[in-house]
Order: sequence, then structure tokens, then C-alpha cells
Amino acid sequence: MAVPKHRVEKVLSPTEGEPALQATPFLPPIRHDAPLLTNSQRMKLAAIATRVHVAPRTLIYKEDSPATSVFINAEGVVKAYKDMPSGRRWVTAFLYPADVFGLAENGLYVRTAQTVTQATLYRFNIDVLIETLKSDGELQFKFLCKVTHELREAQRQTIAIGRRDAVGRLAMFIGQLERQHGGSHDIDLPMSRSDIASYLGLSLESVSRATRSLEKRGVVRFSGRHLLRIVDPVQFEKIESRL
Amino acid sequence: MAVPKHRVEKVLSPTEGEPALQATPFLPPIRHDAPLLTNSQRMKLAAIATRVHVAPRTLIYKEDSPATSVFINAEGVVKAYKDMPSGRRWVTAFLYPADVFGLAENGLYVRTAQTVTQATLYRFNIDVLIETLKSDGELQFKFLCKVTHELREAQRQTIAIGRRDAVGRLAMFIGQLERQHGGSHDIDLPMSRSDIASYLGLSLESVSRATRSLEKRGVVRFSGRHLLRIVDPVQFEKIESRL
DNA sequence: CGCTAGATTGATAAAGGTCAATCATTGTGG
DNA sequence: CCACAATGATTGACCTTTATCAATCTAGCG
Repeated sequence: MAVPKHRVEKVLSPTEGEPALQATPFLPPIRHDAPLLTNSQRMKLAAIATRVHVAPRTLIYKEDSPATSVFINAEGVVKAYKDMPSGRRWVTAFLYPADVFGLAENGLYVRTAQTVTQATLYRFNIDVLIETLKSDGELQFKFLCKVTHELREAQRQTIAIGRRDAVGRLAMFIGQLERQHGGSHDIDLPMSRSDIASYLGLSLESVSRATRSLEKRGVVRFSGRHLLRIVDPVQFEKIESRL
Repeated sequence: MAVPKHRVEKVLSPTEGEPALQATPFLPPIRHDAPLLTNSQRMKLAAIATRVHVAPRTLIYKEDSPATSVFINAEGVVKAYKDMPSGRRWVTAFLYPADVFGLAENGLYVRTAQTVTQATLYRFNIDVLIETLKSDGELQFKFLCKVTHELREAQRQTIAIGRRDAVGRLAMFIGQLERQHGGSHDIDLPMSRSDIASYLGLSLESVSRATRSLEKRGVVRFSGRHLLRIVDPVQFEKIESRL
């Protein structure tokens, strides 16, 4: 990560309960809200990480550049995207707190990562992290669970994208965010309509029409462009899961 | 896996070079064809696995059933799918040799898995595998690389699905298979058109029209319904990567 | 040799993409 | 504090593309 002139990156000291990983493990016990990492594992990770604070819209790394770091998000939203030759942009993932990102392929980053909101990140040197994981089977297993979890989420997103109707795609996206917010019906959409469109494989006009449609039907209600409430959860669920 | 009357499953002894895992690791050296696992790692895995042979169209496990095994494919093609409430079926992945599948979520399988062709599988007891991985950081790291690799592939598929045009989606699918076959321009499509449609989020009619279109344009040539050759790789590449 | 599941082809209608104009919001400088 | 610029969002008209429904065809297989 380049450090620009006006210092968008600040190094901070580690904090209680961080870094965290969110995942549904292979085997029970369930506890969706239970932290995946133990306290001592968090401390072990914190000891080899740098905790940094980054401003909104900051580039974290670029596609195809040499990968030196792996990140765990502690606070804020980050987007990972790929710019296609045509000029079209694909947002492949939004990273929320307790998400890992920056896993390289053959020493290079696969996507470009950029903050959406301001964010707090734990940055790991990739070699140090790999060595730490190899020498601690229990800790590495947590990472294995996490990546598997993200694989399943990616496949779920594929299903969402495969839907033909824009309203359905948007509903699935909102549903993801709802779960992210711990099931609250008040949901924050920090990203732009254009980012949502790039994520859902829609034109931004379609996203706009879809939000409008949900609002008109009385399913959701917007307060400004980035805050919404699901006012008819039953109807919402029906739209979300209708395939 | 239920063992039916006419014995679709046969237990065999391990074979040289198996089980294998295919993945591009985090860091170089590259070598796409290089095996991820060392000989001794393969032997270690073979020692805790059962090698089974299964007939075409055999159900391996069902969605939401208790997960007891993890599988590594050694030979043949397996599909993983989910049946939606509407009756629509989503094929989320085709598993080829050196692919892992059956990674559970909270003790339950996430998809249904079924052989497309006849297949040879290495079956692991999930508890035994987890213990083995936890106690061998190097081996577990190979699995971490593999799952990360599959995560990236899943995201690439999402991009493919996001394309609007049927011909483009099909081209990306054929491109995947081409890479799977080690870059040969002669490609085997063992799955049905209907499976391809479910995988690409298209109607099977659209898949049919798309194959027809590619053939008419002289980009590919079919020999029967399950064998094709890319006769114009330049044109093919153009269609595949046009976004 | 006919039967059956899978595949192809055709006609129609629905849905989103695209282009273009307008509106809203945020941030900036006077 | 306000006016204005600039970016982002919305709306409308039109067009392209695919899903759907229906009929027909083909390849395996008993």
C-alpha cells in the first residue's frame, strides 16, 4: 500500500476483540455470532500484524501488482473489483468486518481493493502469516474455515447473479447486508448505486428502477439513498427467495 | 453414501499419483501442471482415505444431510447442485480430477453431489481428515491453497454468469473446460445441455442456440453432442473475453 | 425397430440494456 | 451563508436479447 502525501493511512495499536474472523465452521456447535478465533489466537495474530486506519475511497492494492500483504477487515467496508478490457467494472466482493482479503495467486493480487467507507484493517506480511499458520494447525484451521465460508458465499452470489430479474438480485443483495447487520431490518448501504450495479451485474439504471420498485410496492422504505428499512419482511422474503 | 443393490460403488486400492489437488498457490514458483501435494503427503492422505469407484449418475450425498465425508476426485466428473423451491435446479460446480468437495457447513452438506460420468473418488472421514490437517501444518496449507483457488474460480464464474449474452457465457464455460483439459482444443462435454444450462443460469434452449451459433460462425465444430473442437481459437478468445 | 429422454428449432412476449435528459446532493469558493 | 459546479441518481423511450411455450427431431437402448 502506497502512503500518499496527505496520510490517508494511520497506524494504530491493537484493540480488544480484534482481529476477528467470521465464518460458519464445518462442524457444530453452531453459534453464528460466536467468534471463530480464541482470545489467544487473536493476540497471536495481532502480534504479527499492523493495525491501520484508512480514509474512504483509498486504494489498498491493485490487480496484478506483487502481493506482499494479507488483510483482515476490523471496521468499515472495502470493495474488491476488476476492470475489464471493455471498461466495464466488476465488483466481485464487498468485504465487511471479520473478512479476510488480499489472498494472492502466484504472488500477485487478483483484484483491486479499495475502501468504500473509512476502515480499520489488520495488515499481515504474507510470508510471516504463512509461516505462522503452518506452525499452528489450530489457527490455520480457522483460516481454512473462513476461506471455505467465503467460497460458499461466492457460490451463493453466483446463484443470485444468475437470476434474471433485477428486483430479485437486489433483494438478495439487501438480504446479504441484513445478515451482515445481524438481522436488523434497518440496513446501511454505504456503497454507490453504481457499485451495487457492478456487483450484481446490472446497469445502474436497473438498480435504480429496482430500488424504486421495492419502495413503491411498500416492501422497503428509504431514508436518504444509503439507509433503508425493510417494512414488509414477509413480502421481502418472498421476493428474495423466489427462483 | 448409500450402497444400492447393484453395487454402484466399488472399493479399490490406492494408485500412484493419487489423491491429487490442483491449485495455483499464493506464491510462486508457478508451474500450473506441478502437483500441489508431495508424494509423502499423498501417501499420508491415501492412508486415511477409502478409494471408491462410482457409476454414472450416482448420488453421492444430498443437500442438508449430515456430513460425514469429504471427497477428492481422482477421475471422472461430478456435479454439485441445489434444487430451488421453484423446481429450478442450480448447478453450482462441476468437480474434476484433483478437486475437493463435500466441505460441510455446520455439519451439513450444502449441495447435492452426483456423478456425471463414472468416477473414482477418495473418501475421507471428516473428523479424521480435520485431525490430520490440524496436526500437519504443511499439508493443511495445501488444502488452504486449494480452497482459496476454488474461491477465485467461483468468483470468475460469477463474472461469467453476470454476462448477459448466452454465447459469451457458453464460451467462458468451454474455456474453463479447455484449461481443465490442459489447453487442448479438443474438448469433452460429458454433461447434458440441461446441466450446462443450470450451471450458466440459462434456459437449455439458449444453450442449444448458443452452441449452434458458435458452430455456424465456424468457431467450434461438434462431433456428436459431447465432443467439440475449437477450430478458430482467435475468434473464440475474442468472444470469451469480450465484456 | 420402435421407444424415450435429451436436444433442436420456431414464434411470441417480457425484461433489462442503452441512450438521453433531468433531478438531487454534496462539496467548494466567493 | 449562498450560489454554483460536479458527481451521482432517477426517469423515460426505444431496442436487443433471452425465457417461455410448443412442436419436432435425434440418438441411445432395450
